[in-house]
Amino acid sequence: MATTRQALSQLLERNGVRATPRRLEVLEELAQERDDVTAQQLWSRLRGRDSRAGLATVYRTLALLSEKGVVDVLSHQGGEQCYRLCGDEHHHHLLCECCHRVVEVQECGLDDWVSAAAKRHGFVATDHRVEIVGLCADCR
Amino acid sequence: MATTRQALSQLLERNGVRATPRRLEVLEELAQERDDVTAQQLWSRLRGRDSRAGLATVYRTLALLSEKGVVDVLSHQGGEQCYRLCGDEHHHHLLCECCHRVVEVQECGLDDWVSAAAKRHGFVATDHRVEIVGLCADCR
DNA sequence: GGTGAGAACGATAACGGTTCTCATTCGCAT
DNA sequence: ATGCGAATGAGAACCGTTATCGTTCTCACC
Repeated sequence: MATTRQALSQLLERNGVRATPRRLEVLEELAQERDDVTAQQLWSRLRGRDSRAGLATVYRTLALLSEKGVVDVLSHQGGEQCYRLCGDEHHHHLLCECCHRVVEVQECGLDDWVSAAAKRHGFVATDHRVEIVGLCADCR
Repeated sequence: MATTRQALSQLLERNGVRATPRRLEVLEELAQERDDVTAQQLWSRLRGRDSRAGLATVYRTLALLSEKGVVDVLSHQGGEQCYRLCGDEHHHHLLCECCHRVVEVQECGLDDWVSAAAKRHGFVATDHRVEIVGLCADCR
Protein backbone atom coordinates (compact mmCIF):
# COMPACT_ATOMS: atom_id res chain seq x y z
CA MET A 1 0.00 0.00 0.00
CA ALA A 2 1.40 3.38 -1.03
CA THR A 3 2.05 5.44 2.05
CA THR A 4 3.58 8.70 0.91
CA ARG A 5 1.54 11.83 1.41
CA GLN A 6 1.83 12.55 -2.27
CA ALA A 7 0.45 9.16 -3.33
CA LEU A 8 -2.41 9.36 -0.83
CA SER A 9 -3.26 12.85 -1.95
CA GLN A 10 -3.46 11.67 -5.55
CA LEU A 11 -5.60 8.74 -4.45
CA LEU A 12 -8.10 11.19 -2.98
CA GLU A 13 -8.16 13.56 -5.93
CA ARG A 14 -8.46 10.69 -8.37
CA ASN A 15 -11.65 9.65 -6.60
CA GLY A 16 -13.11 13.13 -6.50
CA VAL A 17 -12.30 13.87 -2.87
CA ARG A 18 -10.56 17.12 -1.98
CA ALA A 19 -7.30 16.36 -0.26
CA THR A 20 -7.48 18.34 2.96
CA PRO A 21 -4.92 17.98 5.76
CA ARG A 22 -7.40 16.14 8.00
CA ARG A 23 -8.39 13.68 5.33
CA LEU A 24 -4.78 12.98 4.57
CA GLU A 25 -4.10 12.31 8.23
CA VAL A 26 -6.97 9.86 8.39
CA LEU A 27 -5.95 8.14 5.19
CA GLU A 28 -2.30 8.00 6.20
CA GLU A 29 -3.22 6.37 9.48
CA LEU A 30 -5.48 3.95 7.68
CA ALA A 31 -2.70 3.04 5.28
CA GLN A 32 -0.55 1.94 8.19
CA GLU A 33 -3.10 -0.49 9.55
CA ARG A 34 -2.57 -4.09 8.62
CA ASP A 35 -6.12 -5.12 9.43
CA ASP A 36 -9.41 -3.31 9.65
CA VAL A 37 -10.11 -0.68 12.30
CA THR A 38 -13.13 1.04 13.76
CA ALA A 39 -13.65 4.78 13.51
CA GLN A 40 -13.01 5.14 17.21
CA GLN A 41 -9.78 3.16 17.09
CA LEU A 42 -8.57 5.30 14.25
CA TRP A 43 -9.51 8.44 16.14
CA SER A 44 -7.63 7.44 19.27
CA ARG A 45 -4.56 6.56 17.23
CA LEU A 46 -4.68 9.94 15.60
CA ARG A 47 -4.95 11.46 19.05
CA GLY A 48 -1.85 9.54 20.06
CA ARG A 49 0.03 11.38 17.35
CA ASP A 50 0.03 15.07 16.65
CA SER A 51 -3.40 15.18 15.05
CA ARG A 52 -6.28 16.92 16.77
CA ALA A 53 -8.85 15.61 14.34
CA GLY A 54 -12.29 15.45 15.90
CA LEU A 55 -14.25 12.23 16.09
CA ALA A 56 -16.92 13.66 13.82
CA THR A 57 -14.33 14.41 11.17
CA VAL A 58 -13.03 10.87 11.32
CA TYR A 59 -16.56 9.54 10.84
CA ARG A 60 -17.26 12.03 8.07
CA THR A 61 -14.05 11.20 6.28
CA LEU A 62 -14.57 7.45 6.51
CA ALA A 63 -18.13 7.77 5.27
CA LEU A 64 -16.96 9.87 2.36
CA LEU A 65 -14.12 7.54 1.48
CA SER A 66 -16.29 4.45 1.61
CA GLU A 67 -18.91 6.18 -0.53
CA LYS A 68 -16.24 6.95 -3.10
CA GLY A 69 -14.94 3.41 -2.99
CA VAL A 70 -11.58 4.30 -1.54
CA VAL A 71 -11.99 2.24 1.62
CA ASP A 72 -13.80 -1.00 2.31
CA VAL A 73 -16.37 -1.35 5.06
CA LEU A 74 -16.59 -4.65 6.90
CA SER A 75 -19.71 -5.02 8.96
CA HIS A 76 -18.23 -7.78 11.09
CA GLN A 77 -21.36 -9.48 12.31
CA GLY A 78 -23.35 -6.98 14.26
CA GLY A 79 -20.58 -5.08 15.92
CA GLU A 80 -19.41 -1.67 14.86
CA GLN A 81 -18.25 -0.84 11.37
CA CYS A 82 -14.65 -1.57 10.44
CA TYR A 83 -12.73 0.21 7.73
CA ARG A 84 -9.81 -0.86 5.62
CA LEU A 85 -7.80 0.65 2.80
CA CYS A 86 -7.84 -1.92 0.02
CA GLY A 87 -6.93 -2.12 -3.63
CA ASP A 88 -9.15 -0.56 -6.25
CA GLU A 89 -10.04 -3.79 -8.01
CA HIS A 90 -12.86 -6.16 -7.16
CA HIS A 91 -11.78 -8.44 -4.35
CA HIS A 92 -12.96 -10.41 -1.35
CA HIS A 93 -11.75 -10.89 2.20
CA LEU A 94 -10.24 -13.61 4.30
CA LEU A 95 -10.86 -13.11 8.02
CA CYS A 96 -8.95 -14.89 10.77
CA GLU A 97 -11.44 -15.79 13.46
CA CYS A 98 -8.68 -15.87 16.03
CA CYS A 99 -6.54 -12.75 15.54
CA HIS A 100 -8.98 -10.91 13.27
CA ARG A 101 -6.40 -10.50 10.58
CA VAL A 102 -7.82 -9.39 7.24
CA VAL A 103 -6.32 -10.41 3.91
CA GLU A 104 -7.50 -9.44 0.44
CA VAL A 105 -8.32 -12.13 -2.06
CA GLN A 106 -7.74 -10.58 -5.44
CA GLU A 107 -8.59 -13.58 -7.58
CA CYS A 108 -12.36 -13.77 -7.75
CA GLY A 109 -13.40 -15.78 -10.80
CA LEU A 110 -16.84 -16.26 -9.34
CA ASP A 111 -18.77 -14.21 -11.86
CA ASP A 112 -20.11 -17.20 -13.75
CA TRP A 113 -21.17 -18.98 -10.60
CA VAL A 114 -22.79 -15.81 -9.28
CA SER A 115 -24.77 -15.02 -12.40
CA ALA A 116 -25.88 -18.64 -12.73
CA ALA A 117 -27.09 -18.71 -9.14
CA ALA A 118 -28.88 -15.40 -9.62
CA LYS A 119 -30.48 -16.50 -12.88
CA ARG A 120 -31.76 -19.66 -11.27
CA HIS A 121 -33.92 -17.51 -9.03
CA GLY A 122 -34.91 -14.92 -11.60
CA PHE A 123 -32.35 -12.37 -10.45
CA VAL A 124 -29.81 -10.37 -12.37
CA ALA A 125 -26.69 -10.02 -10.29
CA THR A 126 -25.01 -6.64 -10.12
CA ASP A 127 -22.56 -7.27 -7.31
CA HIS A 128 -21.51 -9.87 -4.80
CA ARG A 129 -19.61 -10.08 -1.55
CA VAL A 130 -17.71 -13.06 -0.24
CA GLU A 131 -16.20 -13.40 3.20
CA ILE A 132 -14.11 -16.41 4.04
CA VAL A 133 -13.68 -17.02 7.75
CA GLY A 134 -10.90 -19.26 9.00
CA LEU A 135 -7.54 -19.40 10.68
CA CYS A 136 -4.47 -17.61 9.38
CA ALA A 137 -1.04 -19.17 9.16
CA ASP A 138 -0.01 -17.83 12.57
CA CYS A 139 -3.12 -18.93 14.44
CA ARG A 140 -3.33 -22.41 13.06
CA MET B 1 -41.78 -22.65 5.53
CA ALA B 2 -43.78 -24.60 8.10
CA THR B 3 -46.17 -22.27 9.83
CA THR B 4 -48.22 -24.37 12.22
CA ARG B 5 -47.73 -23.78 15.92
CA GLN B 6 -46.93 -27.43 16.33
CA ALA B 7 -44.17 -27.43 13.72
CA LEU B 8 -42.64 -24.23 15.08
CA SER B 9 -42.74 -25.60 18.59
CA GLN B 10 -40.87 -28.69 17.45
CA LEU B 11 -38.37 -26.49 15.62
CA LEU B 12 -37.58 -24.74 18.88
CA GLU B 13 -37.29 -27.89 20.99
CA ARG B 14 -35.17 -29.57 18.35
CA ASN B 15 -32.67 -26.74 18.70
CA GLY B 16 -32.67 -26.78 22.48
CA VAL B 17 -34.91 -23.77 22.97
CA ARG B 18 -37.87 -24.03 25.35
CA ALA B 19 -41.05 -23.32 23.44
CA THR B 20 -42.72 -20.58 25.45
CA PRO B 21 -45.80 -18.72 24.23
CA ARG B 22 -43.83 -15.54 23.57
CA ARG B 23 -41.15 -17.30 21.59
CA LEU B 24 -43.77 -19.03 19.53
CA GLU B 25 -45.42 -15.72 18.78
CA VAL B 26 -42.12 -14.26 17.64
CA LEU B 27 -41.27 -17.30 15.55
CA GLU B 28 -44.74 -17.48 14.06
CA GLU B 29 -44.55 -13.85 13.02
CA LEU B 30 -41.09 -14.43 11.59
CA ALA B 31 -42.35 -17.40 9.60
CA GLN B 32 -44.88 -15.17 7.89
CA GLU B 33 -42.30 -12.70 6.66
CA ARG B 34 -41.19 -13.16 3.10
CA ASP B 35 -38.04 -11.12 3.55
CA ASP B 36 -35.89 -10.16 6.46
CA VAL B 37 -37.14 -7.89 9.25
CA THR B 38 -35.62 -5.87 12.04
CA ALA B 39 -36.36 -6.56 15.68
CA GLN B 40 -38.38 -3.36 15.91
CA GLN B 41 -40.43 -4.16 12.82
CA LEU B 42 -41.23 -7.55 14.26
CA TRP B 43 -42.17 -6.01 17.57
CA SER B 44 -44.57 -3.51 16.04
CA ARG B 45 -46.21 -6.24 13.97
CA LEU B 46 -46.70 -8.30 17.10
CA ARG B 47 -48.22 -5.23 18.71
CA GLY B 48 -50.60 -4.96 15.79
CA ARG B 49 -51.90 -8.39 16.65
CA ASP B 50 -52.92 -9.69 20.03
CA SER B 51 -49.42 -10.07 21.41
CA ARG B 52 -48.15 -7.83 24.17
CA ALA B 53 -44.61 -9.07 23.87
CA GLY B 54 -42.09 -6.52 25.11
CA LEU B 55 -39.36 -5.18 22.90
CA ALA B 56 -36.72 -6.69 25.16
CA THR B 57 -38.28 -10.11 24.76
CA VAL B 58 -38.22 -9.78 21.00
CA TYR B 59 -34.53 -8.90 21.12
CA ARG B 60 -33.81 -11.68 23.59
CA THR B 61 -35.68 -14.22 21.51
CA LEU B 62 -34.01 -13.22 18.26
CA ALA B 63 -30.59 -13.32 19.88
CA LEU B 64 -31.32 -16.76 21.28
CA LEU B 65 -32.64 -18.08 18.00
CA SER B 66 -29.72 -16.76 15.99
CA GLU B 67 -27.30 -18.21 18.51
CA LYS B 68 -28.97 -21.60 18.12
CA GLY B 69 -28.90 -21.29 14.35
CA VAL B 70 -32.65 -21.16 13.92
CA VAL B 71 -32.69 -17.73 12.27
CA ASP B 72 -30.23 -15.98 10.00
CA VAL B 73 -28.87 -12.55 10.75
CA LEU B 74 -28.22 -10.21 7.84
CA SER B 75 -26.12 -7.22 8.73
CA HIS B 76 -27.26 -5.26 5.69
CA GLN B 77 -24.39 -2.82 5.31
CA GLY B 78 -24.17 -0.81 8.47
CA GLY B 79 -27.84 -0.44 9.25
CA GLU B 80 -29.64 -2.37 11.94
CA GLN B 81 -29.69 -6.13 12.17
CA CYS B 82 -32.22 -8.03 10.11
CA TYR B 83 -33.53 -11.46 10.91
CA ARG B 84 -34.94 -14.19 8.72
CA LEU B 85 -36.17 -17.71 9.25
CA CYS B 86 -34.23 -19.86 6.79
CA GLY B 87 -33.63 -23.52 6.14
CA ASP B 88 -31.27 -25.49 8.33
CA GLU B 89 -28.73 -26.28 5.64
CA HIS B 90 -25.78 -24.20 4.53
CA HIS B 91 -26.97 -21.54 2.11
CA HIS B 92 -26.36 -18.05 0.83
CA HIS B 93 -28.56 -15.07 0.03
CA LEU B 94 -29.74 -13.16 -2.98
CA LEU B 95 -30.71 -9.59 -2.17
CA CYS B 96 -32.76 -7.36 -4.45
CA GLU B 97 -31.28 -3.89 -4.27
CA CYS B 98 -34.59 -2.39 -5.29
CA CYS B 99 -37.31 -4.04 -3.19
CA HIS B 100 -34.98 -5.66 -0.65
CA ARG B 101 -36.37 -9.07 -1.32
CA VAL B 102 -34.30 -11.89 0.13
CA VAL B 103 -34.05 -15.32 -1.48
CA GLU B 104 -32.12 -18.32 -0.28
CA VAL B 105 -29.57 -19.95 -2.55
CA GLN B 106 -29.38 -23.55 -1.44
CA GLU B 107 -26.85 -24.75 -3.98
CA CYS B 108 -23.45 -23.65 -2.77
CA GLY B 109 -20.76 -25.83 -4.33
CA LEU B 110 -18.13 -23.25 -3.49
CA ASP B 111 -16.20 -25.29 -0.96
CA ASP B 112 -13.37 -26.14 -3.30
CA TRP B 113 -13.00 -22.58 -4.48
CA VAL B 114 -13.12 -21.33 -0.89
CA SER B 115 -10.49 -23.71 0.46
CA ALA B 116 -8.23 -23.06 -2.51
CA ALA B 117 -8.47 -19.30 -2.03
CA ALA B 118 -7.81 -19.70 1.68
CA LYS B 119 -4.86 -22.00 1.14
CA ARG B 120 -3.31 -19.59 -1.31
CA HIS B 121 -2.94 -17.13 1.58
CA GLY B 122 -1.98 -19.61 4.27
CA PHE B 123 -5.47 -19.79 5.75
CA VAL B 124 -7.63 -22.75 6.64
CA ALA B 125 -11.25 -21.91 5.89
CA THR B 126 -13.88 -22.83 8.45
CA ASP B 127 -16.84 -20.94 7.04
CA HIS B 128 -17.83 -18.54 4.33
CA ARG B 129 -20.60 -16.13 3.54
CA VAL B 130 -21.75 -15.04 0.12
CA GLU B 131 -24.22 -12.27 -0.64
CA ILE B 132 -25.33 -11.68 -4.17
CA VAL B 133 -26.86 -8.27 -4.79
CA GLY B 134 -28.98 -7.67 -7.83
CA LEU B 135 -32.45 -7.17 -9.16
CA CYS B 136 -35.26 -9.66 -8.68
CA ALA B 137 -37.65 -10.73 -11.41
CA ASP B 138 -40.22 -8.11 -10.42
CA CYS B 139 -37.84 -5.18 -10.25
CA ARG B 140 -35.99 -5.82 -13.44
C1' DG C 1 -54.12 -29.90 43.22
C1' DG C 2 -50.42 -27.04 45.91
C1' DT C 3 -45.54 -25.50 46.17
C1' DG C 4 -41.00 -23.90 45.30
C1' DA C 5 -37.01 -22.89 42.29
C1' DG C 6 -35.50 -21.17 38.30
C1' DA C 7 -36.51 -19.43 33.72
C1' DA C 8 -38.93 -16.02 31.12
C1' DC C 9 -41.04 -11.66 30.77
C1' DG C 10 -42.26 -6.39 30.56
C1' DA C 11 -41.17 -1.75 31.40
C1' DT C 12 -37.79 1.25 31.36
C1' DA C 13 -33.17 2.96 32.21
C1' DA C 14 -28.61 2.73 30.51
C1' DC C 15 -25.20 2.14 27.00
C1' DG C 16 -22.43 2.93 22.90
C1' DG C 17 -21.69 3.80 18.19
C1' DT C 18 -22.96 7.12 14.88
C1' DT C 19 -24.97 11.39 13.20
C1' DC C 20 -26.46 16.14 13.70
C1' DT C 21 -25.91 21.07 15.01
C1' DC C 22 -23.74 25.17 14.88
C1' DA C 23 -20.25 28.36 15.53
C1' DT C 24 -15.54 28.77 13.85
C1' DT C 25 -11.76 28.05 10.69
C1' DC C 26 -9.82 26.96 6.40
C1' DG C 27 -8.98 26.75 1.25
C1' DC C 28 -9.24 28.73 -2.90
C1' DA C 29 -10.72 31.76 -6.64
C1' DT C 30 -11.04 36.49 -7.47
C1' DA D 1 -6.24 41.14 0.75
C1' DT D 2 -11.14 39.46 0.50
C1' DG D 3 -15.29 36.79 0.37
C1' DC D 4 -17.74 32.53 -0.02
C1' DG D 5 -18.54 27.90 0.41
C1' DA D 6 -16.50 23.72 2.19
C1' DA D 7 -14.43 21.56 6.14
C1' DT D 8 -13.77 21.13 10.99
C1' DG D 9 -14.30 20.53 16.31
C1' DA D 10 -16.94 20.08 20.39
C1' DG D 11 -20.61 18.34 22.22
C1' DA D 12 -25.56 17.33 22.09
C1' DA D 13 -28.83 14.32 20.08
C1' DC D 14 -30.24 10.06 18.12
C1' DC D 15 -31.34 5.33 17.88
C1' DG D 16 -30.62 0.41 17.96
C1' DT D 17 -29.47 -2.66 21.43
C1' DT D 18 -28.54 -4.45 26.09
C1' DA D 19 -28.88 -4.47 31.14
C1' DT D 20 -31.66 -4.06 35.34
C1' DC D 21 -35.08 -5.47 38.34
C1' DG D 22 -39.34 -6.67 40.13
C1' DT D 23 -43.08 -9.68 38.60
C1' DT D 24 -45.05 -13.68 36.33
C1' DC D 25 -44.90 -18.06 34.40
C1' DT D 26 -43.37 -23.03 33.80
C1' DC D 27 -42.70 -27.35 35.36
C1' DA D 28 -40.89 -30.98 38.31
C1' DC D 29 -41.96 -32.72 42.65
C1' DC D 30 -44.78 -33.61 46.47
